[in-house]
Amino acid sequence: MSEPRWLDATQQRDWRAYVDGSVRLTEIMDRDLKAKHGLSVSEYEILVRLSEAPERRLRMAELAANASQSRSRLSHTCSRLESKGLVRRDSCPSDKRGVIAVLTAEGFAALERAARDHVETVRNHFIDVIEPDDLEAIGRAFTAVLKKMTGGA
Amino acid sequence: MSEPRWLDATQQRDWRAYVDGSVRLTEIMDRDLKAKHGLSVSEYEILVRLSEAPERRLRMAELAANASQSRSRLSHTCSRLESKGLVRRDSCPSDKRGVIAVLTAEGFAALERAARDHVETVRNHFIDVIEPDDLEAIGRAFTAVLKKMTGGA
DNA sequence: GCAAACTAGTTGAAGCTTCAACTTTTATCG
DNA sequence: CGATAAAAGTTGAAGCTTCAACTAGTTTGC
Repeated sequence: MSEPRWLDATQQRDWRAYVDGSVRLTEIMDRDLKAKHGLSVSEYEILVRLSEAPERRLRMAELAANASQSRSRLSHTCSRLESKGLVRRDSCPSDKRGVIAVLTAEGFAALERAARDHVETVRNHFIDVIEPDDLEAIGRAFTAVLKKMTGGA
Repeated sequence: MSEPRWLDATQQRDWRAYVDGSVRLTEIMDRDLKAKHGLSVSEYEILVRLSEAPERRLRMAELAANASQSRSRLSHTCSRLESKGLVRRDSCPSDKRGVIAVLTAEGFAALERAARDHVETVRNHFIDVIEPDDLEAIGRAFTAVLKKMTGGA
């Protein structure tokens, strides 16, 4: 096997900053949401995606894709949310295999409450700490990353 | 409580791109390292930090801080690495409470092998996908995030 | 119209992380 | 000095994620 194309010093520095920063960032988001609202980040994400869907309902597979979770993980997470009363499962009329996750009124209320605090945390540790130009660069960069992954290319 | 300072459309877009992208990115890194080398990302990180330390040894607390892991998590991870023969635990002469994690020769070899593949994955999905200027912006941004978190301010 | 292949979703076990409790040693300070 | 507090690590249980196996329904192709 040929010699790998190692990162140069600058690339290494930038990559590391990202890795460390993002680990710490998600840790904070998680701790914060859990402490104030008893939700994990992945539960929160599910609620967000559902809240944005038409009629606040989505097929499991689509929800999983939206939230970048595996189907299995979504199943478990959904069960937890269901037992908290934040989500309900309906059966799908057009496909008997299908299951539709529905955000309950209670779930929507919980999300509204959580979002108020969450946005503050996101601002304090991310948005307001970063130069607007750099934030745009981040958006561009990660959009490209996502496109590369999902779009195939 | 006052009305939260919601993100505007652009901020929201950028933040989401980052969240989704980073989730997918770590998932790939993890799957890749695990499949080819039987290492999780957090195990890999431990090996990296140790390999860069003088004499490839570090106090547990320092290692935990370097790798952004909790002490407890490091303890468990270290036990796993130890049972794989990649890390050894020495006692600390100056502080009888202390434990020093040492990278074994085998551990260093495993790291070298893993790093060759890992750098390729990092390039394919991140470095080579992003404009150099945007990469620099990421470095700047996440350095600021880290500074805000650890530096206090 | 039926068998083979595929898709949707769930389940339980195994693995990893988090949390709180605990032991041992060191630092603080009256 | 001696007591109290604080720090270093570990441990086990509980919680979440991953993985592989499974059920059930749908599609394909002959």
